[in-house]
Amino acid sequence: MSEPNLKDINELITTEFAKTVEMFGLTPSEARLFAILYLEGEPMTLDEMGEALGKSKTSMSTGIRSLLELNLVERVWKKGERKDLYRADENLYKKFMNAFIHKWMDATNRQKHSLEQIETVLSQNGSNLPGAADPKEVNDLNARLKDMIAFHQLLETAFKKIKPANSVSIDQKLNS
Amino acid sequence: MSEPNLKDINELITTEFAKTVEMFGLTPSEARLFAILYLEGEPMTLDEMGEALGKSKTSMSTGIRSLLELNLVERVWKKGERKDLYRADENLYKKFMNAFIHKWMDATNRQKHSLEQIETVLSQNGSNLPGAADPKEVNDLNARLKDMIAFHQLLETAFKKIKPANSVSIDQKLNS
DNA sequence: TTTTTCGTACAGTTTAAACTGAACAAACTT
DNA sequence: AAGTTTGTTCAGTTTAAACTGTACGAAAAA
Repeated sequence: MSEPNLKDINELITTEFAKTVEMFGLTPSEARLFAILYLEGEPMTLDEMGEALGKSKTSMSTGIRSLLELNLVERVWKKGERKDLYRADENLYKKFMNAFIHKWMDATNRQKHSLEQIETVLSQNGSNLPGAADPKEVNDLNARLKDMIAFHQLLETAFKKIKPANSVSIDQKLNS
Repeated sequence: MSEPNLKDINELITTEFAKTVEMFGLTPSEARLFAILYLEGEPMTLDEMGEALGKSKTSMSTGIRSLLELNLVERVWKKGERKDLYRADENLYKKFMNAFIHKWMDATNRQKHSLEQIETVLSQNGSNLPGAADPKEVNDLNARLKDMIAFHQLLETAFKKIKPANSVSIDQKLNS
């Protein structure tokens, strides 16, 4: 292999880091945009991002909006600069985890509640349900429901375990 | 709202549960297939799944393969049955977590190693890199790399925290 | 004021994913 | 043996996502 140049190395890092970011549910495009932004360190304009990724400014605009909604990126103000500037926040790790843990916990909780509500309906309307050929069918369904709810409960507990706020601060870990 | 029938309730449960499953990176189709399968409880054939979801058998075949590869579903043998039977495993929760925790940990580890390798290259080829306008540029890049590697380390630690203690064993299967 | 520079909305296009039906091989039934 | 049944491969289609360029409003510059 010939001598690596800086461009190639940046490319490699971006690709690897983007893979990790994708694990959190971001699309490849969003992940790559975030990786570029984080690797750059300095706040970037839409034009710079488009240049770096070889895509249109429109595409960058929508991409950035997604990242903003996820709180993974923030808009930055700079004196004398007309263009919008965005950067991957300094406090990256905590912010990153927080964004997704919370998102997942909220979703899990919401779905758990839905299931519990269904469980209530099912137990109230008890046996006189139209479409139930067999009381056993209702029983089985109830059992499954309970299992699902328990599953959601376990998920919540698991998420809680890795939620930064509960554990030792990430900054402290970094300095250990 | 008029009296709910069993069909509607099943529909609701499936939809809610599928949402949760989607959080783990499954496509909506895969998630729904899994939800149907789990809710049914009994092993199902491809035809039954297709019927339940209103999709072709071909589609079910590919969908089931995905779930099999994720170890979320297993093939079941039944005496006198020619068709393949699949079911969402009894030991669902543990299996589910295991599948994804391992997958994520492996991926994280792989990407961390890649970054560490890049870090090595960067420190060896030190300052004489073509394309580097500024030695500060290389320093900054190095700092970012270290941050990314630390991030991956933290992710690994977090995953480890929620990993079920023991992986799925034959004994568990036998006693289920 | 007019002109330029931004960011975004929108319509249209390109690209990728999901899905289907026909065809086929393997296994089973008769 | 011939005829079914079953799962999967493959080619083609449908559907959804990503992306682009034009157009336009808002804000800054001239």
